[in-house]
Amino acid sequence: MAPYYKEYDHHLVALDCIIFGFDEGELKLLLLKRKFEPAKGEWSLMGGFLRKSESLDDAACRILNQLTGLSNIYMKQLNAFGDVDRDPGARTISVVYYALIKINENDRMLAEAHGAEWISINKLPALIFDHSKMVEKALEALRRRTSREPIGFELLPDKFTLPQLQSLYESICGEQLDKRNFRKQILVTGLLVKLDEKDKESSKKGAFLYKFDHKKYNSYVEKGFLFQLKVKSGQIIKGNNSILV
Amino acid sequence: MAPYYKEYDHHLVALDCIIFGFDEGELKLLLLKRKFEPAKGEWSLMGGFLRKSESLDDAACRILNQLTGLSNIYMKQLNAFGDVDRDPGARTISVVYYALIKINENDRMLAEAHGAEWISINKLPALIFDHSKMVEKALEALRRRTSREPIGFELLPDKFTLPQLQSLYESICGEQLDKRNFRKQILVTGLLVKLDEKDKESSKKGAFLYKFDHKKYNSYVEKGFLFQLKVKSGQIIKGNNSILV
DNA sequence: CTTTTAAGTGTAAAAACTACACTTGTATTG
DNA sequence: CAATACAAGTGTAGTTTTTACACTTAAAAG
Repeated sequence: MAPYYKEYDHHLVALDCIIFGFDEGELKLLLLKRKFEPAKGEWSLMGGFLRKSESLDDAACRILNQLTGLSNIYMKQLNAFGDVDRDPGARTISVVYYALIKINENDRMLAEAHGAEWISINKLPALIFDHSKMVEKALEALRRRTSREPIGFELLPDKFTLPQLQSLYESICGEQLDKRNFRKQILVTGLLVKLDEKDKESSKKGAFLYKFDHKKYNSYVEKGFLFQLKVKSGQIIKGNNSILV
Repeated sequence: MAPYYKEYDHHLVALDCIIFGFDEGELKLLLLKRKFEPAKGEWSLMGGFLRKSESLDDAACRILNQLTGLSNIYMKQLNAFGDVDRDPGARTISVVYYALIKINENDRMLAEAHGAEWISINKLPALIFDHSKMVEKALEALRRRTSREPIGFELLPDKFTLPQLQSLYESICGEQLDKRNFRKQILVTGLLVKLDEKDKESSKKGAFLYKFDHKKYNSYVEKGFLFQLKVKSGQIIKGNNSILV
């Protein structure tokens, strides 16, 4: 079949998916108890092996779909992990993707049916192999990406309230934000459309629902404009920072 | 040998290195005319195949070392590329790394000896396979990373002048910067040490040499402080941007 | 000694960011 | 039906950061 490169080693290539969701005011991961050896029964990311006939992206989508039934999901490649002994089952290169999904009842049931569970990132159990390292890197990537791409909206339902959105951003960056400053900052982009409906789940008064204006955002992006949300991520180095030196 | 996962497909895994250098006021890539089929003689990144016994990181270093003689280089994994037909020679997954090196005479000779050439990113030839896409992604990653990590210094000699540094940043972000504002911004970090020497290569007056204070930087990082350099990267979305709507 | 060249330097105006406290609407309760 | 409880919603003044901008200096070359 393949005429070249015959003399080189071949490897197993796995895909692992880190699936982020937001629910009950918390950022969560969809985790699974592994169904096969080695490490059967331990907590694990969703994974599978690459086939000859599919691209990495396709494989990641297939695996996500097989294990959750979901498709058309925001998904990005994180990195490849390739330490020699990372998987005791066999030498395996793992290419890791992370996905952002809008959790709803349907998904919750589907996940349960597959033996998967949504677990808060603040209460993660030990994971097999190097999966914890993968999650850590994915969280960093998510935080960085959040500040320059409006990806928060991939984690919320199509209609959401500003308090919900703020709570999501707080979960992602792990810090409290000022309500008024947050609103100002996000509304000034002009990318949120205020609806004539209120959500009354979380307060008597009710909070107005908003939609994200994807069309407008795309037209801005085409014109070369950038989304940017300052998520406080630590103190910047300045020579006269009093704590320093 | 490996007791598990026997039934799954195995794949060739390649590593490709994107090697950035800075010379004559231009950001450059070290490229190679490919020495084997398919696509022999065409411009290509430096690449090689992963061996059973080495990690991805180790393999990337080995390949960089084989082709340039260099070691101890700033190197980061970019991404894995895995389209089915990306390499006509055989189905190959390529894990791409980018490296930043300080070009000096020695390297220039070494590179030539291996048939490699430093080519300005503004004058890149067509590259084989999906290598151009890789370069594009690496450039984006470099730009992003530049704004939150002091990586510019990996591309300059240990002693450098502020005009050199500015020119480097301008090459990376593809935009002119204001001399006074740039100096202010970079000096306020307190991470540059002014030396008692001048470099007279590029002007009669001569420009003072500086060193980057790695030790100080590391101690800042440990304390959780962040480096940040605002490299102008485009206009931010604001609802009242006059050009918009 | 004059010219040329790039290095080096400060400030004022505009924009962005921060901190902060009271009012509103509505469901619930007594 | 009046009182209460609860989260949503709203504006501003002080501070910091960013931006735009032009002349002086040092030294080599002629």
